[in-house]
Amino acid sequence: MATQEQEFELLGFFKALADENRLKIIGLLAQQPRSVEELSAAIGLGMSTTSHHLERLAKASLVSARTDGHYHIYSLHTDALKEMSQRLLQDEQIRQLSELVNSDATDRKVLSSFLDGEGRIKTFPAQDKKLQVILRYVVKAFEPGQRYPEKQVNEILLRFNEDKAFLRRSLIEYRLMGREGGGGEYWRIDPD
Amino acid sequence: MATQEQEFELLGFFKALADENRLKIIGLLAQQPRSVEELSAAIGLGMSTTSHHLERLAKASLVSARTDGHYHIYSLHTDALKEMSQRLLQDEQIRQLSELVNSDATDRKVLSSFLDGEGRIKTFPAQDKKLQVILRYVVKAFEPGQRYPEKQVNEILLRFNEDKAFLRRSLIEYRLMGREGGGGEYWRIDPD
DNA sequence: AAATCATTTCCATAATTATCGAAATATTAT
DNA sequence: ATAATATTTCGATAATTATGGAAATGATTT
Repeated sequence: MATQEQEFELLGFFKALADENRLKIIGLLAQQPRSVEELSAAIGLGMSTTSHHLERLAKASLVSARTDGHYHIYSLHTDALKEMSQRLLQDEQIRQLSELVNSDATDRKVLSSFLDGEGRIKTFPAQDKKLQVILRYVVKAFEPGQRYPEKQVNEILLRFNEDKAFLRRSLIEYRLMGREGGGGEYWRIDPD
Repeated sequence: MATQEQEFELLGFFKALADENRLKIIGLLAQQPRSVEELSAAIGLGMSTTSHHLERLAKASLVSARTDGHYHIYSLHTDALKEMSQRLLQDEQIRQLSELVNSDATDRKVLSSFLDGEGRIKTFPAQDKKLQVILRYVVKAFEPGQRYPEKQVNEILLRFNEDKAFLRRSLIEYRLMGREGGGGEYWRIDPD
């Protein structure tokens, strides 16, 4: 029962760095690009092992290689490291971690394919089921019990996608939000 | 053969966050402080397991608990998270990872007890052996082959400890650096 | 003091991850 | 082509980590 579970970006990032030897590699690559052989010798591990570690780091976009002769010269993506740490500084990002709790594995897969790293919607899913997953994700930006004027609703929705009108319509249609009066007030409908 | 290896701070940080359920916990605690029971129910794990995860997070200073009746109410240390991510942004910090490569287990232990999180020297070891470990660590801030005027040497040493004079004297004494002339120039003596 | 309750600790097991040697691949040199 | 070389992939094993049930702890209530 292989858990072919596609893991989300932030988790992959931490897992990649949660190993002493991989941190060593990062440190060495921070000085200068190096070959597998060189790294392997420096940290005292077999080459196949080193290669695995590099693959893991590459999957997290922390390193990449260019080929030179027989050698694969790996170098560090300093900016990827920095971008990730900068993301951690945003409260937004941390609060989104709790999305993981409710969404099950399949939901998560949908989210990870339709959201970009910042949590914005890249494109809208055509399938109804998947669209609903996205909408449930969006609606969490609204406090239950609170009432929002249309202007504020738009502001919030714009954080997710520029097509705020489509989002607003869909949220109403799928009964995730309620609306009152003509250009009136909106509120989040409690799930349960 | 228990590897009672005391691990350094950054590695502990990443390991703590390299688990999906622990990230969920972080997300939940970002909303509000919660008890073990509550967390356990929310993420669908046994209480003992949840307790283990919390312990791991606590060891990385990411959460802490206050007691309220029978309950242990855990809350998130947002600032610890942010401080760590800010550190990652410093090149200094990343380059220090390569220190891990050369220093063996015992060296590392010395370093971790005499350095603070920023890599500065908290207090100087009394034991000669340990002092040398610290000095070898400091001397790496100097490029081999380059010559430094005393003014610049002082600047660099100040990054490690305010007692720059002691550091300068010790580096000369233990032949990790050389000096020429009266108030002259300094250079790093190549190790080998 | 006894009973109850939330949490932690202990212990055993399941799952994941790291590691290495050997074989396969791909590239350059002869 | 063949040989040499660096890296990756494969397969198997060792080491680490996650997990939950049961017992122990510590606090509160009766």
